[in-house]
Amino acid sequence: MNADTLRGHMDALLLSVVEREPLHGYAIIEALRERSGGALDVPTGTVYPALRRLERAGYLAGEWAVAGGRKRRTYRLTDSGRAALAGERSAWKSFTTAIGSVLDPSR
Amino acid sequence: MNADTLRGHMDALLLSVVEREPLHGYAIIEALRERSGGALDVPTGTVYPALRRLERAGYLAGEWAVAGGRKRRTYRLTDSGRAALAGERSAWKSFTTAIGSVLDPSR
DNA sequence: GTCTATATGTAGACTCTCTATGTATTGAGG
DNA sequence: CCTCAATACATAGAGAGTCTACATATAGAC
Repeated sequence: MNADTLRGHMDALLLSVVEREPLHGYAIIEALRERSGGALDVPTGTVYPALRRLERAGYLAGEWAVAGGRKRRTYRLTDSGRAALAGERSAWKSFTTAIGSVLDPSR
Repeated sequence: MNADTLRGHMDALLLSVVEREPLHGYAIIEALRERSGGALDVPTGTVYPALRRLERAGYLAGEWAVAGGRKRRTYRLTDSGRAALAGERSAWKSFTTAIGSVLDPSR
């Protein structure tokens, strides 16, 4: 999965993956890999800054915790983030429809 | 349609739109708008440099022409570009599958 | 004569993602 | 004990593509 291909869709992915339950950065990376069947292997240098950005935007709420002697920052989806996620899902649909209609080889 | 959302998919769009018949930049912009039902309105500052880039890459072959007193640079899909387009289409499928599986609200 | 549509192009800003690097703890294997 | 892999977070700097804004020019309509 190319770098630029993913661009602009990272927010939706991150918000979506913490929808059910709060997760910390490392777990988010694993969740993305698993859910995508291995297609998405996002480096830490992408995820951690992105999580901070989404926290600053008010879509995620981060909290420090300790598990097994290791410090973790766990991110929870806020109400505002839930609304943003809905918007991202809707935008994703429009996006795939638009690109798909151009890419369709039968026209 | 957000700027970053489109990123990395412009090549596929441009190659796809000149697949059937060669087109010049301005016509390509119109074709993208029409085919996408108005969703894609790509500015000239994006398209013209991108066409040059694809020409440098060998995917498009550009040629100057004059129509109605106006100069046009018409781009034709090369064999190499045709192959690239096939790759882009395949990548698009994988991409939508991967993102879709993460975004799916039912999991 | 002015305005719109047609047609191409560049400069510079913007911002996200990546690579590379750094730190630190835990637990397994030898 | 020591080393290595896995876990966990983070930043600096590079890179690249898309955008805004601007510049130029012709044709045709009004």
